[in-house]
Amino acid sequence: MTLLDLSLLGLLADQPLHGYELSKQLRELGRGSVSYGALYPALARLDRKGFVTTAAATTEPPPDTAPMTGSLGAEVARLRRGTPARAQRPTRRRKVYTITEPGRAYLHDLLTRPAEDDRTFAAQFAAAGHLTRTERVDLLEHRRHALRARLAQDHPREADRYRSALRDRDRLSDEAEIEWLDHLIAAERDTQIPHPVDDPVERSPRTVGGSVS
Amino acid sequence: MTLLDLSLLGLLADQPLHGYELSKQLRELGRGSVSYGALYPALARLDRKGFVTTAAATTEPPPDTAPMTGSLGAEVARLRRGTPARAQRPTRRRKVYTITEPGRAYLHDLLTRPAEDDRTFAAQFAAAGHLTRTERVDLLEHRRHALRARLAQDHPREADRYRSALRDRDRLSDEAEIEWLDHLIAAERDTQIPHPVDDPVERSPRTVGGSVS
DNA sequence: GGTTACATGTAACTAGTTACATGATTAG
DNA sequence: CTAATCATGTAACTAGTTACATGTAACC
Repeated sequence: MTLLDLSLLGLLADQPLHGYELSKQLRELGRGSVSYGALYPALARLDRKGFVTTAAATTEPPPDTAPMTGSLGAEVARLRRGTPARAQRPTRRRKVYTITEPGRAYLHDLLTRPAEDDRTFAAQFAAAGHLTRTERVDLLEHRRHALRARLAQDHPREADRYRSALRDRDRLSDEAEIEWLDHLIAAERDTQIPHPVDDPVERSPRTVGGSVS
Repeated sequence: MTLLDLSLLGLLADQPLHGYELSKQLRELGRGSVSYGALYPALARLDRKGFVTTAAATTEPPPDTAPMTGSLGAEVARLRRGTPARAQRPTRRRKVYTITEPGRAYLHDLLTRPAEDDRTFAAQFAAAGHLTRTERVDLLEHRRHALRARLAQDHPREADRYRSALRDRDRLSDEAEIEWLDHLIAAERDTQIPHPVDDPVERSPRTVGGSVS
């Protein structure tokens, strides 16, 4: 569940979103999709714990980045046609979730917690924009270390053709990812050569004086 | 659970094994390990359903292939030292599981069932030695098709640096696997050029006159 | 007027983890 | 004799799926 929490908070740290939209973004981000039977209970849990706040979005769509972000174009079109949207139709539609300060703190904790699992790393890296550069380098180096360790363990050589081929694939895949990591780590070190001064957060997360629940 | 069933039966189709040994082989085969809290209940279930039979291995170790296969060397050493092993010590130790004919039929079903999931493919391919060459080629081609489909879907280009890098990694990984599949498929076609006569099973799975469910 | 996509949720079930409990055998 | 590893299992809990239930809005 920490994995779902992580993915959800990672997306909400960028901008407020509603459940259905979160589901879509998770689907295209990672492999496979979250079932609604997992998603909505998870969001309710995050709400209860105070990591997010909810608001019904009958009229105001969440402040969008681009005018055609997913399903959010609908309201725009309706407004253009002059159809009354905020009118006396209560239509309890979308519920928009906004991350809170405790939520950001929890996210930070989940992002800096070392993980051996492949999927957890992917989820962490997807939200790496919410880490400082040094934290991000730590994340990448920890991953590289984990992959090296996985490659290092000597398996008794496989008698079966297919099992041995499968191991080849896994080894190749891990080696390729280490190379990918090396490039990323190098890129992190290159951007803004750190004078003794370290880490001026390069992606400010939207709010300045955020209110806490 | 079908995944565990598949992995377990795949190993047992090679030779009878006990739970602990199965656990070890699974650990070195795929990534990560099965917990005993999942393993033993699964074996009990397979037993109840008649897919495996059990026998207490107080004296006779399962007919081994090599004299030093894993923990099985222990009995050999003891026999050499003349220590009485089968003696009046009931020592309810290892429980050896042997696959049955219904079990093989079930395994065959699990192996030929098309799967989109990455881990299911890995488990299927690990037991590919128990398929005919044509079935195996089907398995590989289905996987290739699934990967191509995954690559084909156009994602709206990612604004975030890290998410976009993550997608690169996934794409590279899928492309590398397709190449790997191509080699394997070519190799399958090369071995024993099929005259009009197709599929003389090159790895007979222990029995000759197998019954079909 | 029907199909598709949007949107949120619940209930029953399935699968798996962690922690516990127990004990045998082997190597130093 | 003691630690590590072998070996099997159970109970409580956690996480997730599938199927159901309901309704709106957009497109053709």
